[in-house]
Amino acid sequence: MYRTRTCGALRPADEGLQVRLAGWVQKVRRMGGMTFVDLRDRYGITQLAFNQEINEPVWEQANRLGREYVIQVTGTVRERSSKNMNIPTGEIELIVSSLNVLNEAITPPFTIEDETDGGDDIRMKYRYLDLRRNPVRANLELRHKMTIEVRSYLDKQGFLEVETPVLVNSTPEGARDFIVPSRMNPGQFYALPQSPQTLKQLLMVSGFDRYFQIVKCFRDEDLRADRQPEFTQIDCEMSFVEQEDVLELFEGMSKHLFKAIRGVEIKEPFIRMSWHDAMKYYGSDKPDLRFDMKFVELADIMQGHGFPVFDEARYIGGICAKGAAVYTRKQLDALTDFVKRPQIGAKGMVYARVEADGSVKSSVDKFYTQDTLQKMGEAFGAEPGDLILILSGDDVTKTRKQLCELRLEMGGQLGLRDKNKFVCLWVVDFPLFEWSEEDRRYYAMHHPFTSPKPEDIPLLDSDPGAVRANAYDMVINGVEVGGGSIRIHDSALQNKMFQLLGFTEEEAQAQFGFLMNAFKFGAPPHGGLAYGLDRWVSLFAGLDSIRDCIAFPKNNSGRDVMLDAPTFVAQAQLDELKLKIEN
RNA sequence: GGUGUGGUAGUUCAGUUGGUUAGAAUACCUGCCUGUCACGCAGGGGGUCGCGGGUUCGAGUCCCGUCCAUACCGCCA
Repeated sequence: MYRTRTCGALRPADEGLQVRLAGWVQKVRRMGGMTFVDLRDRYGITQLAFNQEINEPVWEQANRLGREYVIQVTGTVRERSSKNMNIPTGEIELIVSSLNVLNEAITPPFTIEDETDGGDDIRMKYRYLDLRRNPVRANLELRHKMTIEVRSYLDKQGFLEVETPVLVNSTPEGARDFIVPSRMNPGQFYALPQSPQTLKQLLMVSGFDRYFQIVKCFRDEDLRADRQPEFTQIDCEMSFVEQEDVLELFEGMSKHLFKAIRGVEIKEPFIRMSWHDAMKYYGSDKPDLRFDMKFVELADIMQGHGFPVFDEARYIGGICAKGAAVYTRKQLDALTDFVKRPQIGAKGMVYARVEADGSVKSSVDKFYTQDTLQKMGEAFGAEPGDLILILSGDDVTKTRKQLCELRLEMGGQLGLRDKNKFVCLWVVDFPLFEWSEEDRRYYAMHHPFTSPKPEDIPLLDSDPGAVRANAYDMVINGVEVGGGSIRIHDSALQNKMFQLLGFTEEEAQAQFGFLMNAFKFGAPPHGGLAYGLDRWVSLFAGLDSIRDCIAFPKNNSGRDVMLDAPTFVAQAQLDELKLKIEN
C-alpha cells in the first residue's frame, strides 16, 4: 500500500499512530541537525520531521530531497512542540522512520504556491504544474461540485441525460464551424456542434419530454477572457411547456446552485426586464444590476439652448454617480479619455456636479441657465455631492453602448461591482430578428428555431423587426449565464421563418429538412435553455476569466501552448483525406 | 482584420538624456545552523536584452519591419 492516510488528514487525536504518506515535496527546511519537509498532496500539507540524533540515515536522505520530488514515508504522528495554526495539520508532524523516493523532479519553472511567481504564459505551458496549486485545484473542485449538483437536481426533476453526437453537419447561420474531414466520404466534412440545438428538439419529437446534457460545444470565433473555442453547456429541453414553466424551473435550479455551491439564499424572484428596457436604461442586453445608475434621456431638457453638440445629436443620455462630485478635473479627464478610446469611440463627455448648496455646475455652463441645469439634475433625482456624466451621438444604439461602458467603468471605480453580491435577472421579450445593414437582410437574433410571440405573428409579414420572440436570457452581474427560447414545433411556421431569413425552399430542405420532416410526425410544443457552465463556475469562484476553471484551456490565438496544438499533419494523412494545403 | 499594452537571469520585474563590466527580488547551487513553517547567516553560478534590419563613434534604450503574448473592438444565431 502506497499510503494509509492523505496529507490533509492527521490531527492531534492521531498522536502515536503509525501511518504511511505519499506526496510531493513542497519545501525542505534544513536547520542543521534537524530537517523539516512539507509533504503535499491534493488534500493538504503534512510536516515531516527528521532528526540527526534519532535517525541519521533517514535525516541524510531528507537533506538530499528537492522541490516536487515524489516520496513515500512511514512514521509516527506526534504533536508538535511549536505549532503552526495557519494550516489544518499544523498541530502535528510525522516522525519519519523510513523514506522512499518514488521519483525525482527537476526544478519547476515557477513556484507551486498559492501566490505563484509565474505569469500566465509559463503557467499555461506547464499547466500540469499549475494544476498542483491550491487556487487552480479549488476551481476544478468547484466545477466538479457544480456538475454533480446539476445532475442530481435535474434527475430529481425527471430529466434524462442523453448524449448527442459530436460529429454533425455544418450550418450556415450563427458562428463559424469547426470542420472535420471525412475519410470515407472524400471531400465531405463533419462539423462540431455549436450546440446540440436541433438534436435536442428531435429528442422532444421522440418523446423524451425532459432532456439535459452537460456537453462540449464548439465555435470557431476569436477568443476572449470569457470565450473559449470549446466550452461546456448545461443543455436542457422540455416538452409541453410555456415560457413561464421554463423560467420557473430553471430559476429554481439556479437558486439551488447558489445555496449548494455558495451558501447564498436567494429568496426574492429574479428580476424580469424586457430586452427593450434593458437597452433603453442600461444600453445592454445583459445589464449588471448590482448597482443602479440607470440612463436618463435628456433631449427634451437639453436641446434648443444653443449647444451645437447636443442640438445636433439624435440621442443625449446620462448617468448619475452618487457621491462622485469629489472627482477631480484629472479624474474627469481620464474618464473622457476612457470613453474616447477607439474601442468605445465617444467624441467627448459632458459632466456636471451637484454642489453642496444644490446648484449644478457643468462643463457646458455657458450654454445653459441654472434653471435648465436644475431641471436636468431633477431628471436624475440628483442630490448634492452627485456627479452627472452625459454622452450624446447620432446613433442611438451606439451612444447607449458607449454610455453602458461608462456606467460599468463608474460602477467599478465606485466599488459597486462586488464579487460577493449576486443580482439575477431574466431578460425577456427579445426581438425575433435583427437587421443586418451590411447584408441587407434579417438574421435570427437567437436562432432560427425560436418561436415568435403568438400575438406578434401577424407582424411577420408587415414589420418583421417589431416581432418579439419567446426568448429569454438569464443574466447575473452582467454576465449572460444562460439563454433559451420556446421553439417552433410547427413545420409551416418553421418554413416561414426560413423564408423570412432568406432561405430558398431547397436550401431550407437541404439544411434543415431532417427537422421539418420530423415536425410532420407529431412534434410536441417544446422549449428549453442552455447554461454556460464555465461562466457559472467563474462567477461562483470570482474569477476574471473562464480559463481559470478549465483544466487545459486555449490561449488567445486558440492554441493549446502545452500540447502546442494545433499542428501540421503528415502528408500521408492529408493524402488519405484527399486534402491539399495551399501555401 | 483593427486598437492599446507588453517581450531584459529559471521566474517576476527595474534599467534615467543613447555612454564603463545590464541590476533587484525570488528560485537554484555550496557551506554553517536542532523547532522551522516566507527559517536565518555567508558565499556562488546564471543574460544572443523576442527576432531581423537601420541611424550612430557607441543601441536594452531611437527608427522601420516582423513574431509572440495579452485586454478590448469587429466577430461570437
